[in-house]
Amino acid sequence: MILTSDVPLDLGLTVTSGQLFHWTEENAQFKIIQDRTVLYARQVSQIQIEVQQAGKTMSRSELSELFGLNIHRKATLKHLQKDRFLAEFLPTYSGLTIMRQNPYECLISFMASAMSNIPRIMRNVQDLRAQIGTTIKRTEEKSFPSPKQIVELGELGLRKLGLGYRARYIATTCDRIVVDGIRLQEWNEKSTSDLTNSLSSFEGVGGKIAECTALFGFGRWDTFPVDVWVKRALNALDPELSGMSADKLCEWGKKRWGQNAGLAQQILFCAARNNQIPF
DNA sequence: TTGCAGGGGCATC
DNA sequence: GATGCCCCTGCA
Repeated sequence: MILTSDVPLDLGLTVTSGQLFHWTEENAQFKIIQDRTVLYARQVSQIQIEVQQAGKTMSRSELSELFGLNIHRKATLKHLQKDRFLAEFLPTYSGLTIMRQNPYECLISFMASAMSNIPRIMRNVQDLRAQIGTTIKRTEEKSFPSPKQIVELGELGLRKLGLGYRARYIATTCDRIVVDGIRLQEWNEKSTSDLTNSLSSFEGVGGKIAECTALFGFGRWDTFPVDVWVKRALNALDPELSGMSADKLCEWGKKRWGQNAGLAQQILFCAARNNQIPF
């Protein structure tokens, strides 16, 4: 299946930009696992990607949403190009978009990300799949373990996988999801502020992880997760921001960029990590 | 070998 | 709001 974007899209940049942890790459083809679907995606032109799938079949509109192509990116980019903080980075990052992940997998992945690093996070989620995931039908891949499977593994099992102090938070969160019968998909109905508040009610989920989950798992482009990289980037771009806490910067970013704050954040994050912003 | 920071969050003051 | 602690890894 061929998916087409309204403006140039950079699949590799998007997948490797730190928003998604469940992927591998081989010869410019990205294997991405979400829920019970295994996707093989390849860039075929500036505005097109080719996607093959195995396991549970996703519709064209679901795939379009997953790759962040259902958003009117043309208007978003036009808006961000006028911004004095972002203009210089747009030529490099205009192909970047925000993918829409499975909310539960996204939540647990970002819980695992606290005070960690990307290679380690990717290994953690891969180990979780390999050890307790369920084989996805008609493939050799394993799905991300369900809350019940994680509860059965337990805090100790999570610690053995190298999750460290995050193990207790993840185990407790999965236990609450099972016991209370929480269906995160239904949280789609919530307003963005209700959603982030609800997500923060899980132990181990503060503002940053709640914003990340709302952005990458619920498609809320009006969020602005502030981590150490975004904080550094903003401090460097405007010394007046250097005294602000992460919470304040989060509010500041949402006010400044509104419906496009999420993409603005991802651009700043990538630029900072790629040493394009001298600190 | 040791030291340190890495996409935070929470309790305590 | 500031500080210390939480665990574990990778890298200097």
